[in-house]
Amino acid sequence: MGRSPCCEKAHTNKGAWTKEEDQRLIDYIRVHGEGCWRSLPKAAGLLRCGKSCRLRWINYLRPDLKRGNFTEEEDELIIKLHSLLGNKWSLIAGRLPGRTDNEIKNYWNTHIKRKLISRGIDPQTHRPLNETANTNNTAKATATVPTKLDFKNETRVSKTNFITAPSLDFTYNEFQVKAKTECLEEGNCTSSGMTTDEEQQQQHHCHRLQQQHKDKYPSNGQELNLELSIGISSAGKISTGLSSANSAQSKPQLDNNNYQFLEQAMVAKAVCLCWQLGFQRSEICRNCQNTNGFYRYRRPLDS
DNA sequence: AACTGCTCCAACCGCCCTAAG
DNA sequence: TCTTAGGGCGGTTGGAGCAGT
Repeated sequence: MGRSPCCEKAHTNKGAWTKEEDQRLIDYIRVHGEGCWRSLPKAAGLLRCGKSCRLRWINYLRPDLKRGNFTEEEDELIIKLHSLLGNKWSLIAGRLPGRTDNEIKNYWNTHIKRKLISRGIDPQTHRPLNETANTNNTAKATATVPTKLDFKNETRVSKTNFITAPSLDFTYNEFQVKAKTECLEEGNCTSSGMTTDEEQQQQHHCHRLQQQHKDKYPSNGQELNLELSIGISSAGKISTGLSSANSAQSKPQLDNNNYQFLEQAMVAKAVCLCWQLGFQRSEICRNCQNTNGFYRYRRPLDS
């Protein structure tokens, strides 16, 4: 029943990675590609948990990672995206090529938070600090602050009389990161030290992943399709495709400017999110597609 | 030189969702 | 249908490095 454990925790290293471990991981992925993290440590000769290998690769060793300080443009984009998405670091990272969710999360906590506070803006709500303080004082009496896209407290919002904010469908279309290679090359997932049965099961699993990947991405596999759309709910209530929005701190929130934008959206019935993310108007029209009232931003990986 | 306090970030932890069995 | 593991994600922590005293 179920699957066997990913690793024996008693026989795995913890803590900082050595140069030798890094090199082993790089060498292995260079030859075999990403994916099959469970079998990777054994196959690569690493005394690490697969999860740890995955993290090390994604956050530090990946060749496409951008090193160095964040630019002013990146700062502003992060702030903008955070105001719309909340603490959805992986989604934010998806809009910043070469940056990881962990890196952005750290940068947010160490730099941007302070920067916003110095500007007199609450980093969580993206509203003026004094306004936030006043809101907090009255919050107990008036239930949820109405100027938030609070997915979890949707019923509480609807119970109050605040109708100033339009209701939204905030839909994340599936992130399709085609650079991800789940055992894409035949035979990549064979690992040493396994029994024949285990190896066959592992290969079976990996081949299934390959097939799923091919089914999902029938084209050349180089396109990066990061879709994020926002539109008006016909039912007039807030809903979300973010089923995993489970943290209170990750509730997307909107500032005053974004509400002006949303009011305009009420009239226009459909809006392009790219505009809110700081792209030029000309860029919107080139890249966005209007489908069923939702504008979707599409951008190829190599652009 | 030694100590203290602070900042930064890599790595870990724990949870959730999905899919295997 | 249920249990369990894999993969992914957000939150937290520990230690290295630096500045100030």
